[in-house]
Amino acid sequence: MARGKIQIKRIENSTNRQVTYSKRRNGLFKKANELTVLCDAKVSIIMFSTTHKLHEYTSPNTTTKEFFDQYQRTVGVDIWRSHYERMQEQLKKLKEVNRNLRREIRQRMGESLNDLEYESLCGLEQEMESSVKVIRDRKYKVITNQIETYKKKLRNVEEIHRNLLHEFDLREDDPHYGLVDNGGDYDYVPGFVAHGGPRMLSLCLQPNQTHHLHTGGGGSDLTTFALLE
Amino acid sequence: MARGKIQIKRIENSTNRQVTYSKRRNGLFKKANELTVLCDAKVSIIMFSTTHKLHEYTSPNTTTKEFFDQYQRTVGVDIWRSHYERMQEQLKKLKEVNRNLRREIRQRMGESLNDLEYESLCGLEQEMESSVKVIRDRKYKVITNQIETYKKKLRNVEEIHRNLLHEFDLREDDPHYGLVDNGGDYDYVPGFVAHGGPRMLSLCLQPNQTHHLHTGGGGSDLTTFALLE
DNA sequence: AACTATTTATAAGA
DNA sequence: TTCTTATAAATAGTT
Repeated sequence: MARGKIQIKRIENSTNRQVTYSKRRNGLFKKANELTVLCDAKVSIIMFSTTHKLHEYTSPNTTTKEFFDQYQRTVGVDIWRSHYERMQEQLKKLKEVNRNLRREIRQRMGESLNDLEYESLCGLEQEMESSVKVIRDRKYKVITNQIETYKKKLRNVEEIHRNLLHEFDLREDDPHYGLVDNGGDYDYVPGFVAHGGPRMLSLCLQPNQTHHLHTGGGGSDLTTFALLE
Repeated sequence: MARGKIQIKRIENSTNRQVTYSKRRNGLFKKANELTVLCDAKVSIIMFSTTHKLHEYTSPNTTTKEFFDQYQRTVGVDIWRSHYERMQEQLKKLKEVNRNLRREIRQRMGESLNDLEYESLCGLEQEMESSVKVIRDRKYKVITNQIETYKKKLRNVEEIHRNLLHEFDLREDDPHYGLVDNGGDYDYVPGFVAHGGPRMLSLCLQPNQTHHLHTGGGGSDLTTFALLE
């Protein structure tokens, strides 16, 4: 607005932009103050620069918080309050649902049965019997799968074992091989290998077994319901 | 600032003040908008006139509420935000707990068993078996109590019946009583009462029976867990 | 931060 | 409220 008209569009030169921001901010605040005095009004200006720096003007004898409050009173309570009340409502509902869920679990654990009359008890008993059946089936299936897996591994190890025996037999025929092996860490004795097979096998299987039987997720699932309230 | 300089002090003429308020307000908003565009900043102006009328300007693509939020975050005043975030946190936790509760119930219903490995399945099966036992015991106790109650009522009614019979026997000996009863609504025949007893009894018990066997609260308990989310 | 040519805002009047 | 316009004020570019 001086020394040449300018287009109202983003100033690309960062330094220029910063300078203009500063100058015009002062201009704006000055105007706001004049308006306050001349027209006996209350003005609040909040500005954030590109760099998220905060600048504010507030008419004398008032605060930004008062503006927040009055703004809400004027616009209608619906800025946060509704939001906030909806959250509270949701919380209440969730807690209620939670209570019911917990009661149901207690009933399925044989507690708090006094609230149930005969017919509900019958229904619950039947339902649980059939659920136990499903769980038992699943249990059998899991254990069967596990046994199958172990059988396969056993066959595998036995195969390897056979191959090793075979190879050692071949080497035994060659006296040179036998001498080298006796001096090393292998400590090779034909009888030991034959009977040590099963022990080696169990040592070999240990890591896989623990991997299958850990109780991490499942175990805690059944107790997490005591977390809140 | 035109046609003569003015003092920056309250304009006493009400109409003038009103006009100036309107003009300068537009000027201020225009400047704010230019600042927004030129300097890539965010500006929020809130004004209250003498008459408490609200006027506001907000940079495009933002809202006054966002200014409130960001203002508080920047200044660090935790007026509501903390409150509000705590609620959100609580909601999240409750939902999580709810999810776990639901999963536990599903597992107790024989669903979602794939997450459980053999040992958890064994535990669950055992636990449910013992719970079914408790429920069955409770069921027997409830039905036993009910039978006891009915027996008592039966004895009671039989007692009343005996008394009535006795009274009627007495009246039968007095011919005056007998005539009056035969003409009334009672339609008294000794043999009918004797065999009609059980029928009367069942009619009499009906209301108490329904009162004991309604499925109101208990039935819905077992299904409420599908309410939210 | 200061200067200043110029643009912009606006007070007063219609 | 809007238009007009003389004039005050703001400010872009420069130093």
